Amino acid sequence: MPIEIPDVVVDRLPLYYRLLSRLDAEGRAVVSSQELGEELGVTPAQIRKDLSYFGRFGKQGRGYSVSRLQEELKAILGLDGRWKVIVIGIGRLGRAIASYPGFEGQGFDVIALYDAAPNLIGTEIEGQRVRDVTALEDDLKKTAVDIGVVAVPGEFAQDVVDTLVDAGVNAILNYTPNRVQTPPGVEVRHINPVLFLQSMTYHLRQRRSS
Amino acid sequence: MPIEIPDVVVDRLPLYYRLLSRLDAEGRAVVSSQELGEELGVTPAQIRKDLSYFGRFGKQGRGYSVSRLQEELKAILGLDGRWKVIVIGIGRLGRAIASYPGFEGQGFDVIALYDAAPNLIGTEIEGQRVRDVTALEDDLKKTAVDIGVVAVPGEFAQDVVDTLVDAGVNAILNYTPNRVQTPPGVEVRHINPVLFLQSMTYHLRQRRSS
DNA sequence: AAGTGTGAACAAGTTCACAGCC
DNA sequence: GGCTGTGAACTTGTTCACACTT
Repeated sequence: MPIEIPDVVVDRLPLYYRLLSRLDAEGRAVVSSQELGEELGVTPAQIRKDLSYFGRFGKQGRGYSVSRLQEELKAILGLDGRWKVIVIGIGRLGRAIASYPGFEGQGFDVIALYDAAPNLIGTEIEGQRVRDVTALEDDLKKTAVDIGVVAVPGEFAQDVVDTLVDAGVNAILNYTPNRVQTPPGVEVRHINPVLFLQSMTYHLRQRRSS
Repeated sequence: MPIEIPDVVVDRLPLYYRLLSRLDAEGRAVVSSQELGEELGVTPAQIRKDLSYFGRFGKQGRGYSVSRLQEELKAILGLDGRWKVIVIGIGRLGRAIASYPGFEGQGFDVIALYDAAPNLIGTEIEGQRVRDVTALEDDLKKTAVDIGVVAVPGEFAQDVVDTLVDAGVNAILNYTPNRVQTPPGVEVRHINPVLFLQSMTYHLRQRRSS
């Protein structure tokens, strides 16, 4: 039916959505692909083409209604509902994630925290009681979860992900430096700052020797 | 002179480097592009082509020497020296970053922390005294820094980045959700988990309605 | 026999350029 | 007149397939 939409396109939509939210908050009513592109460092043609995969949201000669386009993207991205998120691994990083203010406001509810450390289990963090990770499997049978955020030590990442996937969690945000294997259909995103640093040092080195 | 190397290729090198480090630690002496590819979910041809931009590191009929290739990549990526990193914004996230164990081991030295909060300035975090962000500009004149990690509240991101760039910092790792503008030649990487979540929900929504 | 290195073929993604509409 | 929507042209990136080396 609808032609297949490239992943790169989908990955840019949240960027557009975020900018539109800002413009809306600033009271802007209409915006052109030109302006959107300037703000985001993307060509106007790219933006028009991307949006055209999903519909015809603009008006020739005028541009896009900010609020209309924002609503459209919200629906396309599935942000018109709420999503249940759990965080596994409540070390320094996990704690920062669990308390990240950007989630709630965007429709993501952190509904549970898990860890393996006895001295953490049962304590309260950001208004959430930390649960024993060994209870994860049973918990998932009782309560469906949409997204699992993994912030355990790297060597446990695959185990945790397997548990999540077996229980039907189809989206994983992996903060560990280990890549994880998942069956097709499961969405995985890796956040590894070291990889970014290492590609930047390549470029720093280049420019130094020119 | 040497043909221009695509950014996508450079971005994959750290991935290869990381896997080779692991294989080396496991005592593997030789590895084929086939194996590397399986482990990383990349085609063997891709890996061979990527490496061929930089030299001929393999031996036909045998594969690649793990330690040799690791050393080559280390040199290519500039990981044979040490890089000076500072972190600006020592909230929960900044603290997690400052204490992230993956940096030191890979040649990245966090040499200073900055914040604007009076109750934080002067306190010690991870063995580092937190400095007043208003001292940043002067500090940079005295001590060159390679990479700035920005973890301040979003509205201050551009200001901090401007200060860094004006002082000659050419690599920025931006943890705030705000995109920042930089002159050409400055490397910027954005880490925004919300964008990942939002592209994943698109796919979750798709699969649900099929 | 096995596996690299690489030009050539192919696929994916981006930009152009312009008809069509407001 | 101004800006969208989109096929076509182009550019970039990936995979193929095989000559060549060990």
